[in-house]
Amino acid sequence: MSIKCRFCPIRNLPLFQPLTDAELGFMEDFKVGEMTVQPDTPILSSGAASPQLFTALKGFGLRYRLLSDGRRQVLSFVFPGDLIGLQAGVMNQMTHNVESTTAMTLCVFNRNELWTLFRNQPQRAYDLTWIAASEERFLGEALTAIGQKSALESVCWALARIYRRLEALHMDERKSVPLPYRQQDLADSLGLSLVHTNKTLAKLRSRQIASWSDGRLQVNDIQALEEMGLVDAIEPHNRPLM
Amino acid sequence: MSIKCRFCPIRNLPLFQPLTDAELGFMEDFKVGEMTVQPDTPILSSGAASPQLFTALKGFGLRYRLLSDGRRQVLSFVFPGDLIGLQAGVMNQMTHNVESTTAMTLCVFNRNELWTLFRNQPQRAYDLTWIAASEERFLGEALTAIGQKSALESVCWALARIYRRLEALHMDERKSVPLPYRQQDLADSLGLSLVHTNKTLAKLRSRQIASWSDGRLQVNDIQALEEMGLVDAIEPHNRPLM
DNA sequence: TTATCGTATGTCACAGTTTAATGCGCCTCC
DNA sequence: GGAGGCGCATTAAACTGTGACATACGATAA
Repeated sequence: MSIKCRFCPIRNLPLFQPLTDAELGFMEDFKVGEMTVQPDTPILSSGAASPQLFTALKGFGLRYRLLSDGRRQVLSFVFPGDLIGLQAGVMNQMTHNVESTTAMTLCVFNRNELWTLFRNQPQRAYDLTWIAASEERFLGEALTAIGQKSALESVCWALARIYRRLEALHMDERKSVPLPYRQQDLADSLGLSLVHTNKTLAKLRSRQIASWSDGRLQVNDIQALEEMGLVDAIEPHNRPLM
Repeated sequence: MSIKCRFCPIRNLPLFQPLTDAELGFMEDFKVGEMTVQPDTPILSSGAASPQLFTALKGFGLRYRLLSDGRRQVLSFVFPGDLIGLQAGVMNQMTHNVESTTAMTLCVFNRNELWTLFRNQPQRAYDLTWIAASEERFLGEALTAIGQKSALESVCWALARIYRRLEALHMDERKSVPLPYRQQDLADSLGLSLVHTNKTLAKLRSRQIASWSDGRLQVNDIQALEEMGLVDAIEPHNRPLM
């Protein structure tokens, strides 16, 4: 049984912009259901024109592209509140894949209603464009990390960004956040080998800056981590939730 | 004196979707002017909240991010028809820079009218979201190239994509297209050193697949280039023009 | 109990970087 | 008109950050 949007468990976090009653009403019509998936479930596949978009309510996933020989580039990690499938929704063609890493709960929206949303809810349409621009900005940051930063700088950048995102979701607890991914996933997001990623994480652990084990990331000094990762100061900013 | 949108020199290319009379009328109101810039002129700067968005009508530029120590990541190359500044327009904050490489002519749009566009022109709002999703998709491709491909594969990918984009703009002539950038620009877009980029281009020249000199790129065998660059087959698809 | 998966570590190889030098074309100044 | 400087492309040699390979260990599932 679907949760009504007004009872959404995450929408009242300060991270997310509030919605008007009219917007809430529209979203409740736009939402066609809820879906729970097990770990390692494909959610969207490259080449497929999916009829649905999703918002992640609970759980973790990732977006990735594959080369013909099996090499995998992880584009980003999916956390609660993230919209999934906008590219397919708007362009009618996916070029990347999305899959769950843990069990996930997803709100399901019907792509056929997207045009209705653009016609009747300009603020929500603006929010969708904002989300697309935000994802573009993140990919620009990732491109800069992979293209210009050393392995240590890149790993620090990635862990700092992950920590801050989960902190904004109030998932932090005593300077640690859940991080249920494998080291290969982080390696594939930064264009590094698994072995080198492991060694770089060991270096951070030995310097007591950050340690990742048993599905949790402990960050002792987020400022140091951000400085080592050359993370740009980003103004705190709330974001739309679909 | 500004060109009226209905007399836009590039809008009738098959690459671009046609506009209705109402949309044309709206765009002519949305457009506040035209701007010509000299080579090496900053158009948008990181951190600045620009009051304007632009469409490139003529000329070439690039988008890039800088690290604090001066390292530069070129995010993408700007060609005619490209929208500039959507991120700033929607998110009210740029995190990258845009600058001209050659003299450019730009259509200028007023950011204050963006909300009017969303309220009154849902099809144009949809087009903006499409453009944002398209740029996100391109950055995903670039991330995959830099993160997973060898230097030779990356250079082939980049040159093949550049050739196809300019071909779609009907700027090709006897298997060559204009490419008025420096080798350092290509190197900074692929996260490679200048020397290694030069050697890789020499390898392509010696194999008679592609050669880049005197501001032009000659591609003798685009299929071979695409294959070496592991370029995904992309369905021909026209795109909106702002 | 055995097999599999993920993490950890040591060693060696190499793709790409860094440094330095050269050549060419263009532009400015005398 | 010629000299000098600058920017860009090219190349060689030395260097290194990262990849490849191999092995071991602990946890978990069959």
